[in-house]
Amino acid sequence: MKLSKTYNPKKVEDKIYRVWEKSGFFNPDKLPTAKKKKIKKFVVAIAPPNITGSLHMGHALENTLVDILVRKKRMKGEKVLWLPGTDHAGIATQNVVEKELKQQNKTRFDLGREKFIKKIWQWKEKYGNIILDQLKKLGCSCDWSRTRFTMDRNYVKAVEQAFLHYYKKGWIYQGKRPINWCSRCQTSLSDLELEYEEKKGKLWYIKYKLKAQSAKRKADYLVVATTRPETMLGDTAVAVNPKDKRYKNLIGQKIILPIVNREIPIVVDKLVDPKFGTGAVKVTPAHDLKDYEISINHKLPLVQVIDEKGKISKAAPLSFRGLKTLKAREEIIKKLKKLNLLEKEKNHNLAIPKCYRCNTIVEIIPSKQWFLKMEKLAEKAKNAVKEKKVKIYPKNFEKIYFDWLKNIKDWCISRQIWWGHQIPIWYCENSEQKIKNTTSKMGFAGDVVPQVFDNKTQTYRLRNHGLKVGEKVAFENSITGEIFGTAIITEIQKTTVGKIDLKDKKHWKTYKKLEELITAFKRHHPEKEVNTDTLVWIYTYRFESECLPIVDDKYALKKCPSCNKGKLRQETDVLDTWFSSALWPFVILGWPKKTRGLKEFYPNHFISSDRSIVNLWIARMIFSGLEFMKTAPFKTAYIHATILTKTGQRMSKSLGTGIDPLELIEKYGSDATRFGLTWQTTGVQDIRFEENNIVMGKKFCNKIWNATRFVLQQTANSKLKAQSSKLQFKVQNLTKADKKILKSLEETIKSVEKDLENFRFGQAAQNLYHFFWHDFCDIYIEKSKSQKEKENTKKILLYVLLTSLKLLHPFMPFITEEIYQRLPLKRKKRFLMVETWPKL
RNA sequence: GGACGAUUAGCUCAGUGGAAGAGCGCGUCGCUUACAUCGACGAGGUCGCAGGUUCAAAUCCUGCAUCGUCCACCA
Repeated sequence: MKLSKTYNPKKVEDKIYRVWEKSGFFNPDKLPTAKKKKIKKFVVAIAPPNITGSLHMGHALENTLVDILVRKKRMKGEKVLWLPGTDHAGIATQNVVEKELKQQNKTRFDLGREKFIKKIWQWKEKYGNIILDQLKKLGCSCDWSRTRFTMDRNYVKAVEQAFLHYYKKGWIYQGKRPINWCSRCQTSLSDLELEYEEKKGKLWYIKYKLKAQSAKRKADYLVVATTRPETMLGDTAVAVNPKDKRYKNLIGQKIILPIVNREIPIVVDKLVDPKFGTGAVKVTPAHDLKDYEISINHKLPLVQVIDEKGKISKAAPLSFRGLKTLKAREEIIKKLKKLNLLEKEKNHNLAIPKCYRCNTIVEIIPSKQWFLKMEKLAEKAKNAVKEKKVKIYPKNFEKIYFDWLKNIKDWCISRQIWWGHQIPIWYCENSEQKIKNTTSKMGFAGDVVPQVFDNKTQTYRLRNHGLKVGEKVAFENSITGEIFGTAIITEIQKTTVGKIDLKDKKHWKTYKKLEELITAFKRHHPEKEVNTDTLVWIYTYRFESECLPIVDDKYALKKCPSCNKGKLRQETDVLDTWFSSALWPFVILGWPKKTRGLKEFYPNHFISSDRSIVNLWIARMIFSGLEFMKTAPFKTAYIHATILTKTGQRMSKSLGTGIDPLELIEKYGSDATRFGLTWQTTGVQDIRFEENNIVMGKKFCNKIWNATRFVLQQTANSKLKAQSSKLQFKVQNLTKADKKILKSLEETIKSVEKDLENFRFGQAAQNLYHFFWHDFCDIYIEKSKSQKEKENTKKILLYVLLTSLKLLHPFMPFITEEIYQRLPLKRKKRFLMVETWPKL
């Protein structure tokens, strides 16, 4: 068959991909060398793209580079497995489907959880595999027969197993803490899921009046500086640094919180930076992590003034309730000015945390969440890299990795969304109902009842609350959420605690929320003084279910195994997406079952990812692998470059700066796109994307095509047939040009090998390009036209072409395969994909 | 505030102690047994700035400037 004058990728690529798929060689078990006993393996797990995703430049680069390595290893005769799949991507996917619903003027709440999840599954079936098809377009040689999804049936079971494992170890606990909260997504977010936006803001200097005037001090107030005045509504102290001489004699004194008129203490804490602002800091434990720490050190109460919707809560004075935080800020400033309590304001730059999925400002609010203890896991992860069991390439990312692990906090693994792995904890409904009945009798919603702690006697007192002797209660610290004890009630005391008279039951019924207790008391007893000496610490106690939560395979039981009556209800929170992604390298091989795949292909050898998920994903895979498999999940984690626009901007759909790799493939062909991208991968820095490089790739394809046409013309009517990959030519008759091209080829083989071993993809591509275009085409082919030893020259032409095709195949698989199929080779034809990699 | 990286031709980038390189772009000539998506030849850079080490510095050291990334802070 004659070759057309120019190379047309459209006629070739899809056809070739189908043939490859049919060959079965993407599956390591079907490789020609599969049955050899001692065979090197090369296993890579894909970084599973989100089901919402469509292929972007990052994916294209990442998977091209992996495919280069994978194809090269396959040609070297190794047993190669590239495991593909997709990630359910909790919030991202939920958002996409919610947006779709919004067009019909519906929210997920209109549908309800079950129907909404069903809808997402439908969406997933329809669109979820698009990105995998796009990877095929790119030429990725994954074993599609092993495709997995992070929420397929067995994956769900695996995640439950992992959770159970941690739970049994006592590493999973529930706690109430200030966490990052997205008021739009209505869920908690981890620190890594925040994006900061630099913004010009203000620092306000606010006067807090001292309760007692001091003779030594001229002013009767203290000035605190804050960037977030609205949180002052939840202040429960003012803190200063112990070394700060300015405030030395104020320590222990009381101060009056403006607007709210709450009396709060002045405490000392070394967490306070004396250089910032005035050195005196307002402490809002509910809405600031550092303040929260201070509150723990000083047993300060926690007043939540911002609710889940990002609005000012009922714990705040009436006039601010229901306002959004920014609006509340304005109002507070206005009011402070009116009261003449605003000393000054200064410009101050700040970084505002935003939800990385929806860009809403993230608030810190206290919330009950599930946590995974990180101490031991972080230790394991650290050691694995320190001991070089895992290499992170390039090495400077190891620093980022260690930095994160060094200061790690426990991992908040619960999310309040619907799409994801529902936390495998089951409660007995019977027991829950019992609690509800009791508490509602007492006038409280839920299972939490205010409890007053007497600071003087350091005891918790049970009041006349309708409980009966013999019933079991659990005590929960409302600040930490920590359950500090359970008790069976043995005695009911009718008593007054502190100065609050709680005997009057009609007051009790109004206390729907814990935070209202003090305010309510003040409202009813304005004449009485609420004194922090007698009453400060307000705790709650909670009824503990008679039946323990179940975290086990036994959940399949229909009835609660404890009481043998109640139905079981599953925890509604779902797990952080990364909890399941962390298990990826071994779950896709069959864990927790002891499968052959797991035995044969774990640990993996290589994984590649974007630099932004080194900690989010890579680090967590490492400790998960060590925890569940006792071995690190891979030997090398390669962090690839980030592709920017030519002007150095981030590529982003919303900014309109993204370039769609599929359009490039359409325009220039897959090989050209791959080659152009690889060409630019000369380092690990950012790549400013230059489309001209893809054009160059296209031209290069054409060059290869035409060089082939020439060689085929020369060899067409000749009896020459290749005997093997090493063609027989007469060594003694070599001309100068022959020798030169053969030597140059040899050097190219060496350098490509070496560059790829060191992940120098761009250099390898450039060397190949230079060799083929200039050494082979410009010089040798031209020279060959006038060489006398015709037969030998033809053999050398064919030999160099064939060898070049092999070297080029990992970079440009389609065109090289297509050409290989047309070469006049005598041997039984296979595929270039499984041809032998050139040896020296 | 801390750490790391970058700064080389018009553009995108290689080059880490021994005569400044590639691709694209640009100029001149050329359809010569594959390729005009091509070939031949060529122009274009005091290698961010200032010091220092060295026989020799784009390369090593110090300082500065600009840009970028990450971490912490952001009361």
